Amino acid sequence: MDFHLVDSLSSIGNFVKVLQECEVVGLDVETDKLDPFTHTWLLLQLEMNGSIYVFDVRKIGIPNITYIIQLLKDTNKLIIGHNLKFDFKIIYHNTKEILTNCFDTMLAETMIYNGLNKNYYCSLETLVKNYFDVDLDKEIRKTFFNFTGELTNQQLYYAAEDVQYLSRIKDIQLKKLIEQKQEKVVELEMSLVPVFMHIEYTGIYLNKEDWLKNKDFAEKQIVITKDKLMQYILNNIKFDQYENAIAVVERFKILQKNKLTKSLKLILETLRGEFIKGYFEGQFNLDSPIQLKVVLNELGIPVEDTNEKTLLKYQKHEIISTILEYRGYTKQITTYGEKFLDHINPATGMIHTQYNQLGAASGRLSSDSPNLQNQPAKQSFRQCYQARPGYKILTIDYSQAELRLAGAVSKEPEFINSFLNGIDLHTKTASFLFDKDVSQVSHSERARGKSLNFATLYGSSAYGLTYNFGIPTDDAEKYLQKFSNGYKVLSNFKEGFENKIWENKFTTTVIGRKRYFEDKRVYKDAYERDRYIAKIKREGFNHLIQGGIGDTIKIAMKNIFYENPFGHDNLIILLQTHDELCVEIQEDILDAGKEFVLNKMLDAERLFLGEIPAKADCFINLFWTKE
DNA sequence: CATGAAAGCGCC
DNA sequence: AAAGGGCGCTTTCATG
Repeated sequence: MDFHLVDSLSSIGNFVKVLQECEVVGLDVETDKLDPFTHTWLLLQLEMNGSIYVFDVRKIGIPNITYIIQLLKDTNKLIIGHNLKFDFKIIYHNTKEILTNCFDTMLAETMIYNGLNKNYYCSLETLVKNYFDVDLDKEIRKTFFNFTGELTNQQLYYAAEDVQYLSRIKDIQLKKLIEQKQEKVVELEMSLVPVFMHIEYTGIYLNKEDWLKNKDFAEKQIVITKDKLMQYILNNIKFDQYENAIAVVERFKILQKNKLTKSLKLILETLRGEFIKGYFEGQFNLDSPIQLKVVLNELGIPVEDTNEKTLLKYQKHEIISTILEYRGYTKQITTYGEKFLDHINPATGMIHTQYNQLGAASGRLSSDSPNLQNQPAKQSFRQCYQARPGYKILTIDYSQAELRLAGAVSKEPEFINSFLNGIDLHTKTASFLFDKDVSQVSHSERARGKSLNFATLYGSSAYGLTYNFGIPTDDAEKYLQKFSNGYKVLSNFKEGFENKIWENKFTTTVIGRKRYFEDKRVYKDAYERDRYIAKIKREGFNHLIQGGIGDTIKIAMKNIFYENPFGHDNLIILLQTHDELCVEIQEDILDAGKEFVLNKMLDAERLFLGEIPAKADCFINLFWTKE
């Protein structure tokens, strides 16, 4: 290994010459913490044509490191790294420079095996092992955590090793990706690394006081609903039919198996009458689906499980709505309560989510720590996400994006004409289901139409319609038939597409994003095989549509970021929620900023819609809103 | 006590 | 016997 330690300006040697002569640069950083706001930057490692330069950041100092980063930027070398979003964040925090021309080996690996690599660990160690049969020492990397003092030669050596294989991994991966015809996807995803870096680093402000008001209200409601439920249960279950408390424990499963000790058993055997009731009251856990199911059964409600859809079938029992009410408020406390505020970073006062740009096999993002893509849609929660003083928040979402794309890829004339003429597609579908003119469709009929439209996108069967939408079994089959009669072109397209999925074992979105499916080859019986084929047909068609929208909004985000004429200080993406962007805009450029974002979103959508018009709805307020 | 699966539910 | 796609988080419960 051609190793150079740079711990003083005089030890920089031929670095500049080596940099200028190279094509690509492998890059990695070592820090003492993962938090970009409170870490100490220890090392910057660069690999160029086999030469590895390890910069001791603490000794060289940030100003000189900034110069090195600017050199990388100005020479516009392709930067190769593993999970570069992290490295770029450290670099941005310390130098305020944003590197853009990059190739991320972690993202590349995920793309190559998309759909197959659910449980495949895409660590650098795994890649180096798989591609070169070399073992990297994982343990030594942990020694940087909370590190202070003088770095050992061993640490410097292993830091260097982390950049040693990057460009060779990239060559192998790029070859595969080109064979897979995923060039466009590579270009898009790599260009997004700095975009998500910047969004995560910026964060979003959450008003604590407003947030906690929801919690306070929910807590009160929980007390009320819980009390109501307990009273109902105690009054309507005949506890005196049980011989003793043991019988109640066994029937209602109100004790974990290992909790029922011999001594406790002795006591419980002696409990009778009202004492049994009292014991049950103290022990019953409303949050336990297992216990709740038995209770409901005892109350004469024959539920097979206790999820919301099942419970809704038994709505006529007064207790059901109270249970659902209780559940809703519980969620507001557990997931969206006080603990959620721990996600506010103390150093910045902001929430910095993590976006996983290939988090979903469909090509959608996912978000975690916290997940900001499943925040309650209720205004009382959303309005807590607020703009900084002097700014406003533009919330902008695509209108019926998936149906538009389905119409475009299938070239279904009924879809195309409806969108061209401003006819609501849910109403249009209802007009087919109920054999009437769109002008005669009622509110509830439109709701059925909407169900059918979604059922088609998600590949629902007649039974699924019954189960999930409460549509009568007799009607479900009929509706599906009327749907395919009404939209013949779409139905034929879908069938042809789905047959190809099984043939090819992969699907491709509008920009060439691949999702692969495995052929399990061994099936218990023909029935299991058919079910598996049906499953990947659903997933594959969904990949085409959902993934296509994922591609669309990613393209929009890329262009908003790179073509932003106002500067990142004045117009900044805060959130993405699959078909929606939340953008903070400085008040003085509000109108121009809104037009810019809207046009970028529409331009991206137009790439794939053919003659169907692109559409997005804008909302401007002091906070995140869709009203 | 730690870990992982399953159930349930928040969002698009 | 199963039964619409894509996620992440919290709780319960079993297991080691």
